[in-house]
Amino acid sequence: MAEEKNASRILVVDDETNISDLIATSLKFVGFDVRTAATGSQALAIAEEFKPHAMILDVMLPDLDGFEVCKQIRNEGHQIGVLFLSAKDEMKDKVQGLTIGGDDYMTKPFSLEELVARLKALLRRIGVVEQAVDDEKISFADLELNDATHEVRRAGNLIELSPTEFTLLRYLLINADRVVSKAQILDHVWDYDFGGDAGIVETYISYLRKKIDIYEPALIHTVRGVGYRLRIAPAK
Amino acid sequence: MAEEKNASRILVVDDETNISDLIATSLKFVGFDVRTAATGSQALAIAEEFKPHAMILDVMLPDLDGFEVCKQIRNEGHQIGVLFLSAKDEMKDKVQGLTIGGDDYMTKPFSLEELVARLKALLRRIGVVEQAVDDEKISFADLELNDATHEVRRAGNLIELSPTEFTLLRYLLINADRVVSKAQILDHVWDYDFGGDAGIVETYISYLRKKIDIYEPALIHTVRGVGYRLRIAPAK
DNA sequence: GCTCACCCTGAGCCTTTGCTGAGAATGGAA
DNA sequence: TTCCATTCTCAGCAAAGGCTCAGGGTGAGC
Repeated sequence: MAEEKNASRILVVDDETNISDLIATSLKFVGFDVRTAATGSQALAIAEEFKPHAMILDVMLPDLDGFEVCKQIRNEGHQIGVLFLSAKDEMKDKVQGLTIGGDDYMTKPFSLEELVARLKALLRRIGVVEQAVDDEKISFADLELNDATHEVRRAGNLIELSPTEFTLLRYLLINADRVVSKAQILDHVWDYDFGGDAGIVETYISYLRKKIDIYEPALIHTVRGVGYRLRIAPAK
Repeated sequence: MAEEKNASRILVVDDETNISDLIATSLKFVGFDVRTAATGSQALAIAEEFKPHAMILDVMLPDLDGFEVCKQIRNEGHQIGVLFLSAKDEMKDKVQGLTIGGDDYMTKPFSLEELVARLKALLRRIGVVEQAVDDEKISFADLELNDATHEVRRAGNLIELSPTEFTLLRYLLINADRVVSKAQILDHVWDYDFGGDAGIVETYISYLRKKIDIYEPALIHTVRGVGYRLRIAPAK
């Protein structure tokens, strides 16, 4: 994959390299220019020359903590957005009050889909990416999903979705017209440490169908042995 | 992010750099052109060439105190507004009576939402920003919030709100139609050092509902698992 | 047309989330 | 000081959501 000229630069900082690799791979795939660092000081060094637009920053690092890293980088005048990561509860209170400006934070474990969505929202807020207002909408056929309002409509009708249903649908929409396997769905929509099996995807596809495919024509199609695909053409 | 040409220039002076950073980041995000200083003499030096429209000034500084800084700058003829900060109690009485002209003061800790609101009001008073009269009003549907008078009306009826309720409602109004999470609300509406958990947001949402959503249709909607959203459309 | 693997979906259980009332703690005003 | 508004915590209830399981369908390949 050639490094894109206009891609936003993201620096991922986490001492668990399997986590930072996971994130880095996802982000690269979505088109970002990514670097990783495992310690605070390494992060500072890389930031110096890489000049990232945003950082994904674990608050728990071996040397400096995430807040310190953030502070030092900002002191040098770089105006970058930060998406903090923290283990659940760990420093919950410390994080509060620090997600000022365009910043945000998520607790581990998270789903990659969610991470990417939040990162994009962050870049939008801090003005790195200037986009049309309804960039926060994804649509396909008469189906429309709005990230800002968390609303989903089919043929104009409002549809209530639970958080998981919503994230699943967003994933399908992003990959509209392409087949996605249950394993892919699991990897993107569910938290990365989810232990259960892929059967849950079937269950949630079922829920979605009952909510969005009560309208004609059906949009969610099963590709037997492969996965699911969002498409307009009727069953056949 | 390009520095805006017409942004008001704000000088933030506080010896606790985490505080001044916090404030600076918030203000930059809202569009101000910000500089920081950690001591009184540094503040004087920076003010000389930066010529800020307003200052946010801690009264407790290592060298000169805030009042002294203010006095010296004004002696040089610069007509700037000052928003004093002080630790609670600390010099409370000294501050009173010194906020002449368009000045104002707040005690630490404060909420960022409140700080920005006060700063904007200050700039308006001292005439740096000339704005439409009803810029101080925010409204949504038949709900109207007036910052200048601290009044809230629903369908014309005056509603009494406590300070926290008022700030919460303002935050919801600013983000009307978009979902805001409890964490975001906590970060913006509560003091930056608030240690409690997000449950308090639920309590205050409950209070607000009892005051403003006794009218039809309900405006405050829960988006389960995500947050809250102000919207006109009824439940369905 | 038979069989098997794959898929769908309803039932049920458990966990999480959200709402609200009650009351303790705080702080300002009289 | 006393009183009262306000803030905050807590606990209990209700509802929603997440997940598993298992029975029954369905399609592909033989």
